[in-house]
Amino acid sequence: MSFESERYPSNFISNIIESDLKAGKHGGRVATRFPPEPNGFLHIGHAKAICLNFGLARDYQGTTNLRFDDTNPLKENAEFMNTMREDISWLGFQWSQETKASDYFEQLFEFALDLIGKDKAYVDSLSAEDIRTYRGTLTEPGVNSPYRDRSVEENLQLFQDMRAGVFPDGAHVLRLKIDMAAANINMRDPAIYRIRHAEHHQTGNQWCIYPLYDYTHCISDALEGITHSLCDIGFEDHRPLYDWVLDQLQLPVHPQQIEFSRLNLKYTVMSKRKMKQLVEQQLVEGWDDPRLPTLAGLRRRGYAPAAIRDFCRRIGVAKSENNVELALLESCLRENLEGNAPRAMAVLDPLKVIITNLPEDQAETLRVANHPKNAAMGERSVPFTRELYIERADFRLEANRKYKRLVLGGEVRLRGGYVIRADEVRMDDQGEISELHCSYDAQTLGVNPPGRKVRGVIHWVSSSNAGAVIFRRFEPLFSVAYPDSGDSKYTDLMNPDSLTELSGFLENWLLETPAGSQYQFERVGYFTRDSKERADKVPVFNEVVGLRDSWAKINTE
RNA sequence: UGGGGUGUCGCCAAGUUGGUAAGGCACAAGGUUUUGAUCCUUGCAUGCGGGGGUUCGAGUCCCUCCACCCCAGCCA
Repeated sequence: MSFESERYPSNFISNIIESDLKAGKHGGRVATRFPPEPNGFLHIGHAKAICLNFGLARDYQGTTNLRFDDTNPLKENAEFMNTMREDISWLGFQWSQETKASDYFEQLFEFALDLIGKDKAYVDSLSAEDIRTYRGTLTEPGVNSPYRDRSVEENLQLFQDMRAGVFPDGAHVLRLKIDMAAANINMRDPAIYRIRHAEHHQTGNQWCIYPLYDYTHCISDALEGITHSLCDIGFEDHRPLYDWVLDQLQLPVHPQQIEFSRLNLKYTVMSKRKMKQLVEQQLVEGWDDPRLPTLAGLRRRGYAPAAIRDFCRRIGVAKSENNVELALLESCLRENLEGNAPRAMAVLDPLKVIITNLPEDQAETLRVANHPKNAAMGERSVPFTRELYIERADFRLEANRKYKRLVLGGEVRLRGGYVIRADEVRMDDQGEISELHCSYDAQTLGVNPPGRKVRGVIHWVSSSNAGAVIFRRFEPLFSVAYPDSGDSKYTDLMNPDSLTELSGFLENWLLETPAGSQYQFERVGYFTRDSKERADKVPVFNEVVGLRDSWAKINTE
């Protein structure tokens, strides 16, 4: 994919950037940042933000920092920082600088002192509950804390003592002095520092007071010279606070916060909290379960980074609520895989076939193209032998004209090989078809038989090179489009068929294939070797996405 | 009953100063095809939440309704 083709289509943020550039704002500089809190796994919703921040910066020759927003030591740890770096790199982006909010703790403290000195912040000694009560409600104004008028000197002393560890958790809090009657609740003297005698994964026990998001984020942005600070639409009514803080302080730049709506994907959940529950209640295998929209899960599922980037570009950027269909994601995947994935054959639900007119000791080696349109992908050898496997669904005792596969007495072509005719069916004790006896037409390799039309082509695997594996096919994790809404608990709405395991065969050279490289199993879908090994060592192949299947539509009509 | 947002095709989403509704996905119908895949062609909003108004002309301006989303963490 070329650089230019990944460029973002016109959107309200690129419009802002362009008019800023035109106006010479920030000296024509564009600087963004991606600021995850290291408290969980990144998912495809984050991918939207990552692609936007890095993509827009790239489109305008700007820079993007990776900043860990680590102001809450109780919820965060350094492990998550590692997986986040891996996920972002895997997605295909390189950050200009890696920073942490904790890098700025000392400066943040100094700025707080400055605010106290300007009588713009004060130490409040109300309990958490009282603060909530004093805050008022959505429709009623709040009332001033009795501690709001402490002297600058007293505030300074108290705040220094807070840092010094004189007080227990919750004893005091540093608040901005704005307006308790503000219609915007965020402006009713928000807390900006709390006491937490907790060890921080970066700063150890250096601090026992930690700054809060609203205070930290804007200053961190400004300190880094960020020009456009993109964030979730949920922060829209925090913007006045973002601007207020920066307006009080001497900082090199005043970044513009721009909010865009988060990604919602149908048939799945996008919140870290809910995914965490699925993992903890073992409703999925783990954070990298291929059914989860985490980047780790998508990677294990076999999604290519370029396909995810393409998806993020195609969903666009706006401020309206959105619920993107899975079909769009799948379309991006197929488009990416169609040209890149070498073809192979695999039989997921095998039915044994005996080619009765082929002697047991005869093995012919067929040469089959690895891609129908790209000769550069070469070809491979596929043995054609007396015993082989075809897909159970590719044979019927009888069927109507719409069915283009094998029926008793009918003909079909083996992909890359000969035309065969089904002569006889063997049943087992349960009345299940256990074996098919067929004969092949030796005159049909590479040519159509004279006078007859063979309508169908089916895939197959010779038992002489059949590797036994487990195929995993996936369906959406939830059986309803909006598991988050409605009366039912989302865990009750999980799709019982989200995972199907099948035991079958594939061309055995695929056994040597590494996790993460995708192949198209012809007529079935795209698959990749699973990165996790099973206890019984049986290889597992995950389905990335199925092929479009117009027969399935006809068949269910 | 406060504040902040959003409403353009089934799902996303363009639509710079008003000039006569992009594109993608999905869907439908044909064609090609040793993958019922791919590919190709064609179709798919007299209308932009509703109603008024301004204008020669409005998705774009004004008025007015309506619907939906977010906000009362010492989380981010």
